Amino acid sequence: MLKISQLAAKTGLSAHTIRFYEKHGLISASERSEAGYRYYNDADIRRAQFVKTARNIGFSLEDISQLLSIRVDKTSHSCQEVTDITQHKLDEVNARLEELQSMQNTLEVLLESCCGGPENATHCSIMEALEANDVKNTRSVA
Amino acid sequence: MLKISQLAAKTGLSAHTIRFYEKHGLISASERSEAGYRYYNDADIRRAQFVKTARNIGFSLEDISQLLSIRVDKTSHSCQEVTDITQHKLDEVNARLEELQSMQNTLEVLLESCCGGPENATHCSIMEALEANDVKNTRSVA
DNA sequence: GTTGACCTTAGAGCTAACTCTAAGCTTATA
DNA sequence: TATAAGCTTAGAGTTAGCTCTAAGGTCAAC
Repeated sequence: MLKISQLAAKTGLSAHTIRFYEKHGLISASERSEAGYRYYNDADIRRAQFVKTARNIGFSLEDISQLLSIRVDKTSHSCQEVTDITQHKLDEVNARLEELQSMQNTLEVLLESCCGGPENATHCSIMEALEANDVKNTRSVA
Repeated sequence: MLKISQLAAKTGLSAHTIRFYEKHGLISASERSEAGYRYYNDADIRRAQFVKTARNIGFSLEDISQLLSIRVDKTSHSCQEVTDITQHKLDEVNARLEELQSMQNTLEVLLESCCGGPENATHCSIMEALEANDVKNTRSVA
């Protein structure tokens, strides 16, 4: 049985974050001491590690919440439910990647166009491009 | 001279956002009517469009604030200052791209490994991968 | 028996960029 | 002149995911 700081050390989460996750229903301590200290057993630890792993991959706490509810009763959930969540996340990632690649491209073009030197910015081609309304790449906030 | 909703229509910003930008020193109305209505002249409009363009590219309001202070007095700023801001933004974008590409890769590998069918999730390979602690891709929050 | 490390809670604060609300004034139109 | 559309402000709310604080209780070691 681990105390919260031991679980923190084991998972790489902070004690604050563990309590935060508890408040949001992601993890919990299956036991408490008389004084109220949290104690985590093996199952608790594996659950916390599951959360950490999913978080590392990029799943939101909301996604993880769904994955956890599948996890506690795998027999009444299908692989499709799991792939749906995963595919949805991948779609989000791909959408954001497109936005960022567009930004990357625009920024690279701007940088190539400008001398970048100690000259004053009166004729700076980056400033000129920003003045013009024709910089392609329209960003939708993710 | 445009009123705020006309500037909004012209730039694609909302009137709320225009006031928000004003509060943060990015744009302003060079005139006010007796009743306090904002009126925007050509220079104001160009400045607002500059902000919108920079925002579309992905610059933060903080970045834009710097770009604007260069813009109002180009002779006392160098091209290098402009490229520094742009390069810094590109570095951020590239860092985030790497994170997202790693997530994308991980998610694709997970999806390939799972049948995605109506079978129950007892042996779901995505769930197994999340249980294991060996999913590569470590994410640092941007 | 006291220091110091660790634990508890509720709740506030942080970031970025909006987004909206309430209450009230102004202006244009019919 | 009445109605509706549009403007004003200060300030609160939203999102996601932490991060920290204050005030206090617990526990192991010296």
